[in-house]
Amino acid sequence: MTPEPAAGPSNFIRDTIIEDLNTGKYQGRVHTRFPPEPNGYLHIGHAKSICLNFGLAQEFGGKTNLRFDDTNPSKEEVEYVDSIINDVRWMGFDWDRLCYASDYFQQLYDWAIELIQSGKAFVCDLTAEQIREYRGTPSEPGTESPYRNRSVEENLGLFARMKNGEFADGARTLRAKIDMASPNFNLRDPILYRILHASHHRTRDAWCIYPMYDFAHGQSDSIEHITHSLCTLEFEDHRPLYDWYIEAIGIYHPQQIEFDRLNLTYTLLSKRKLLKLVQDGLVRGWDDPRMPTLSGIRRRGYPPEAIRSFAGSLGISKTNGMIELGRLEQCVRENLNKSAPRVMGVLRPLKVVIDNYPEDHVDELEATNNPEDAAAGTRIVPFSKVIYIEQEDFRENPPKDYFRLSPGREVRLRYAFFLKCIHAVKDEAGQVVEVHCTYDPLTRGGNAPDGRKVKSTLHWVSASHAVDGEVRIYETLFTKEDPNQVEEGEDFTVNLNPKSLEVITAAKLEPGLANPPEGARYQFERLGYFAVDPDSTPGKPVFNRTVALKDAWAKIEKRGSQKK
RNA sequence: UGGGAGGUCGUCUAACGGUAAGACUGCAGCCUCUGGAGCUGCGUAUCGGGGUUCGAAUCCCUGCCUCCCAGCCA
Repeated sequence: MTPEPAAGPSNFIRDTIIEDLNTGKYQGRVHTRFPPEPNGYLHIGHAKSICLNFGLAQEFGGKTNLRFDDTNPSKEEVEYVDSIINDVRWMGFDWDRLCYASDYFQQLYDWAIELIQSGKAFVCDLTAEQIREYRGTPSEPGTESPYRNRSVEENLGLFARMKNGEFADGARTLRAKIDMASPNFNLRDPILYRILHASHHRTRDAWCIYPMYDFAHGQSDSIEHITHSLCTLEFEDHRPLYDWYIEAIGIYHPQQIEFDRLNLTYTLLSKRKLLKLVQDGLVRGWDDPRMPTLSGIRRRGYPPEAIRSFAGSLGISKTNGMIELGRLEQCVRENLNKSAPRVMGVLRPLKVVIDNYPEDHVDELEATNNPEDAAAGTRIVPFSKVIYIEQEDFRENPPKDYFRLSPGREVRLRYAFFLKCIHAVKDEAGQVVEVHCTYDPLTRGGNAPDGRKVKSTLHWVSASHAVDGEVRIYETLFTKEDPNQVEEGEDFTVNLNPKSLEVITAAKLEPGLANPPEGARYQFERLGYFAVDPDSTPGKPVFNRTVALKDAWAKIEKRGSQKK
């Protein structure tokens, strides 16, 4: 029912599951979960985790829960919950159960009381600052809280009063009694509960104390009988704490396995920083097509299949690597090459007058919709005396290896005729504003009966039939491979790419593109893949360039200019 | 300076004591009604130093480097 993620190479997590299946460690069960905090939108890094968790369960006939780790009401909102649900579905996955850590608040509270009763937790009156001081440093052990040895009764009473709202935010905490001298900070009497008089998006005002993530996460996995709790590397240090809680409470023990988080060049994958971009208006919103969010790349036109294939091609390891953005883009091209219908659109129009073409005549030419997919069929595109071609497809003085149109040279117009340039018309500033050509009627359809060849084929649009459209061209949001690389005192916003968005308001598109369905993806021949933006209005489509086609000429030209 | 986790082509991943392999990128070429797609070929790597072994990316010792941890965030 849910699609198969692209099969990638095996990895140590998959190997572990196979091993556990062979030894019967979980009676043949595989149950994973994807546990986001609803404090922001999902991004491409989450897609890796989604594909891993859902993909592994699918492969071994297991289940996956979608669970919201919503233990901090001050940062979480239903808007985020809704977007995450939508994004996971869009990725093509369905969950066994939709869960919330907040569903377990009562259970967690009861367990906290058990820990107090067994002398393993205490109410601490230290302020946040004092707790930090008492915690010690990497080289020095911490100091035990003076409140550490309160009686069980006193702790029980105080904790009940915390729950009843008798104290202000931050006045007291419930802490585990572990080891202030542990080299692992997570075990230096960590906080279980803090007082937060905040309304929760699901439990409303039922609680004014909330469990810390660390006190909720492992037990949530336990409650859901998760077998393999996959998480990223930074939680490796927390595993001993989760184990301590689960052992102290005496409940089912899932196995946590940590893997490397996705890092992409020219991309920021930090919810905090993405939130800043949105809040400071540096992008249009969470779904700005330059954002690495799933909603952003969806709007940009990335198909979920391409993201799945990208995720599947990624290795799962424990090394902190940096994946080249080009790999993601290549997955998008591969997918769209097979699926996207071809159309013609001219981004920067140059008027071409065909001197020997009859004044009011129109040729209806047949064009292939997708050379990679015969079933996509053909369509008719109109041709007339005045057409537009791309400005960059004409050079009055062509450089070496430039095959396109120039005075005296003949090229082919895609699916139409051979076209020969006679002369260019310039304005006062010396800019070419119009090109006069002749065409060869015998080459209708694109081939010459006499067998002569041309070195180049150009896309074009008939001027009188053209639809005006807006096209948004995107470059990377940041100029540096690592956007976090900044000088002292600067932040990542200095690396924002001023050219990340270029809006072309008067592109000329073939007539079939007047009212395309929102989200539809096309290949504009020779240019790239483009997706219909929701900003489109009837008769005035707006396209986002999803990704450009590989451009061999751009590469040659760039190399040439570098030599100089 | 404490703890945890890592270090294999430019990038990512494999090789689990027995010929260092694949993908992406790059380069060269073929093909082409998209300078797209496709096809062919080429190139570059085991962090350093010691050991064990017939044989080490793999095991041992040692040094170096990178990432994470001192939120009442997750």
